[in-house]
Amino acid sequence: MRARTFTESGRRAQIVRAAIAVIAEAGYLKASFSRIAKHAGLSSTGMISYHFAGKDDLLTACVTEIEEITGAFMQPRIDAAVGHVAQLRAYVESNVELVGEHPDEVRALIDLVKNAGSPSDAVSGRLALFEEHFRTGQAAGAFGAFDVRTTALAFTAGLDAVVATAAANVPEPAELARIGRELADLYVRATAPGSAGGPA
Amino acid sequence: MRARTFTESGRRAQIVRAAIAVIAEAGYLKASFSRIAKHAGLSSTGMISYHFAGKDDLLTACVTEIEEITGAFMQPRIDAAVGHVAQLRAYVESNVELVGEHPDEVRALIDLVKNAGSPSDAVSGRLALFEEHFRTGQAAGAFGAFDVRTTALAFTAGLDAVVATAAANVPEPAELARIGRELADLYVRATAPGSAGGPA
Amino acid sequence: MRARTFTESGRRAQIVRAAIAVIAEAGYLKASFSRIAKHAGLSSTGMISYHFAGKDDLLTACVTEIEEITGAFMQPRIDAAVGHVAQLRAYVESNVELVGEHPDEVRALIDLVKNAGSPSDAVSGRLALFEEHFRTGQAAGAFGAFDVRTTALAFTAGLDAVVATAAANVPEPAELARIGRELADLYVRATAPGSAGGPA
Amino acid sequence: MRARTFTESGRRAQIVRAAIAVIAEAGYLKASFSRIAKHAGLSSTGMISYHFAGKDDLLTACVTEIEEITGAFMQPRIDAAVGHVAQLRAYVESNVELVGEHPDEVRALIDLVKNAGSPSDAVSGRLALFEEHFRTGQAAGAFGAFDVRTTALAFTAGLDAVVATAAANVPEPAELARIGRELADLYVRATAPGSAGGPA
DNA sequence: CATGAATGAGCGTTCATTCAT
DNA sequence: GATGAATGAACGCTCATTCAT
Repeated sequence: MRARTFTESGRRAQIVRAAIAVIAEAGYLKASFSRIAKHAGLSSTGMISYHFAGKDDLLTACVTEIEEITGAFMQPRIDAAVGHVAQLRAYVESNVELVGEHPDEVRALIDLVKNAGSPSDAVSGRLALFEEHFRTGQAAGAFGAFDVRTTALAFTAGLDAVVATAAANVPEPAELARIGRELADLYVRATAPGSAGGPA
Repeated sequence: MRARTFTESGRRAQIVRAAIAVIAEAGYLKASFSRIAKHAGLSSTGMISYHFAGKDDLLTACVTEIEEITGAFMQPRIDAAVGHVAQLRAYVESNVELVGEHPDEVRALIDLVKNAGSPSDAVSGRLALFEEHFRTGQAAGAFGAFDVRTTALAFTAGLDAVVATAAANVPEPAELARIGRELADLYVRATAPGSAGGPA
Repeated sequence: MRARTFTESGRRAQIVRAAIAVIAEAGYLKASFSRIAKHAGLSSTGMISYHFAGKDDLLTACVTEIEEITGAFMQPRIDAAVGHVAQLRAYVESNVELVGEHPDEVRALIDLVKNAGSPSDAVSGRLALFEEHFRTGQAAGAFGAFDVRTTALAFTAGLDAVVATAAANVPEPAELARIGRELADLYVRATAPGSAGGPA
Repeated sequence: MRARTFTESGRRAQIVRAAIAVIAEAGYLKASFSRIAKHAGLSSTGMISYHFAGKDDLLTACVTEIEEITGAFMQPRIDAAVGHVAQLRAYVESNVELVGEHPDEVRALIDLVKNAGSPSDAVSGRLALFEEHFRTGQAAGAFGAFDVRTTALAFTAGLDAVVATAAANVPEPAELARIGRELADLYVRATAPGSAGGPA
């Protein structure tokens, strides 16, 4: 058991934590070096530039740190699920439930993903993960026939929106669980095999 | 009677068009007055301030302009559809097809909606529209039982993501139509009545 | 009897009146052409530039207009007084009482005098008037021996301050009269002949 | 222990000095950050914003700095005077003489006081000081009966005007002393007990 | 006479980044 | 390693003034 995610130690970690907090509470747009420095208790922004190559570097570090945290929460739950459908459900539900545990990190990550100028590894990685999951699931007969790219896009964005809304005003755990279940149900129905899906 | 406001509204329209183009190509964050002025062939940013009360005013005008354009394209198609399911499909498909006609406007609107500090009428209006459509559709037996709020959130965000991705690199009309159909299929399946949807 | 001070007619007068009102209520610093145009019900500042050679011209016209008004109130009262002392008293008291009749004009004039870059005719004229009054009064034995320049400076400034304070929050006429009397008493005592005035 | 704030406070002091000089020579209205920066030999206005929270902060620092300088000159002279009348004389005379030592500071302070949007501590403090001095002096029989508020207003404003005029074109020390004595005489006569002061 | 669009300089402020110490 | 003063460009916005119509 490790006390801290591996990312960084000392100052870097302190700055990253401050940056996440600032993005979570003030938004990406307002997350200037001076605001982050103030939140971190630093007397100047020079410290941040000293430890990070630039704003992108800091933001990337934030994404990495948050992914550590979210991964630590979600991955075991996903791994515990058996089958493509169950894993999709586990991904969605654990992501929504994560809001109850780490609302700041969730808020910040979504804001970062939204405002990322270039599609970061995080964003495209998750997209590729969904696509691949759908593809293998279709091959295994767990999912019906649908465009994996479009579906991956729509599902990740829809998940983010639900999660962001929940994170903006964190509900009770039970309500959070219900929302996760609802969304997972929706996605499972949408991807179930055998449905006609043709024009109504 | 003279169309005395022609010149004035002409400049306003020109600035709005320039602003939309800049937001579409450089993003909301980079859409500064000077960039917009340069794009519009104006010699100074003062001209923009002359025609608009402030940045918010300009942005609001952009949203209004875009909504008019998108509404003119989508509304007839939606109105032509009969039944809740067909209308949902028409909304989704016409929105995706719209990318082929007005990629800049679509790109800009999504960026504007994303970065709107306060939920604008546009964004919350669409959400409410979806919710209400689902609610009445459920009452009419056209849709199954699901959380209308969560579904509206996920669907509008998913639709935006698909549309934004298409707008970033506009495909052939046929491909666009296919993507729209795929997404509509997905949504129709997800909301169809009679599906169990329980844990798999 | 004339219905209007001679200054100007039509647009010019309208603009001058608006400028006075704006200076009175918002202060010299905020009295921009656009603010004045808005107050005058004009749609653009071009109208002001069309009628006045520049900001200085407009401001000078304001001063002239206000002096017309204040002169119409004060001059008869001063003329009615007999003797140097009584005239000094009449000047002071009528100036303070003027606040009850034309608070806006008084406020504006004082603000204009304060912020006049170069000493205007108005300001230096009044100073010269006081100096001359003291000089002839001393020759007539109505006033004691004192530096007329210093006294004129101190008295006009002191009068302005009292008047400005009263104009900022106009008191009852009776209170206004009392303040005028108090100030006049003060000035009369200070300039009375026969007082030693040496170091105490 | 290190004098760590030396550099920082050095720059602040340098900027304050530059600001005072600019206000003194160009007036409050023209005292923009860029003008002050240029006068201070700084390459940009950003440096001023770096050291001061805003324009108000800088202006407040200027007032504080000037009050320290003027207090250091005037206070000993006032304290050395015995009795209410002598102290009034000492205040007036030392204030006028101060012009010979610190003309820029005097000019700047008067301009700052004039243009202070809200009555600063400086201006209302001095007014209260005069009022209180008159009140206690009247109780002690040193002054006659007069409205302390009106007198305080007129005297401080008159003193400012005399000082400002002297500062605009600094005379010889002897002339300065004479002007101070004249003004003090005037004020002493005006407030002396026993004078009738009624209508002449 | 009158209009209002256009201009261009200037405002205070914030920003990410650099660099001598 | 760490500091914080310094930089200079950019921001949205206001200003007095000009000028073609």
